[in-house]
Amino acid sequence: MKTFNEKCYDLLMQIPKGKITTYKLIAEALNTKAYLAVGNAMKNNPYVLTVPCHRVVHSNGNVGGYVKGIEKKIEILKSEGIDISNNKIINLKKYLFRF
DNA sequence: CCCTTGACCAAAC
DNA sequence: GGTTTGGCCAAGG
Repeated sequence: MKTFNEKCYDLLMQIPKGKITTYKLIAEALNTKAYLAVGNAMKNNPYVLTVPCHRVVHSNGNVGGYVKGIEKKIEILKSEGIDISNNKIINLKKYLFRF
């Protein structure tokens, strides 16, 4: 049995470039409501080079957080073709990735 | 083993 | 439509 974190990382790795997901969806994919735990796993993120944690945002479209700083995260997402305004994803639904 | 801490979420105000 | 409130689960001290 993998740890909760590893399962999160597995899912994140499946996200293609230009797509994003939410903490909620990850939790749902794991059959749990541990939204907070997912966030925790991200901040721990021991696989920062393997797991694209910058492609994960809040359900309401808010960008959330990032180890390198929220602004840096926005910069990365923008470079992948995602429109962001006032620290929030414009069309979250449009870029949302389904597992 | 108890308590605290989160990069959360949905509903209520 | 911004802000507060209560609930949610896993990991770490």
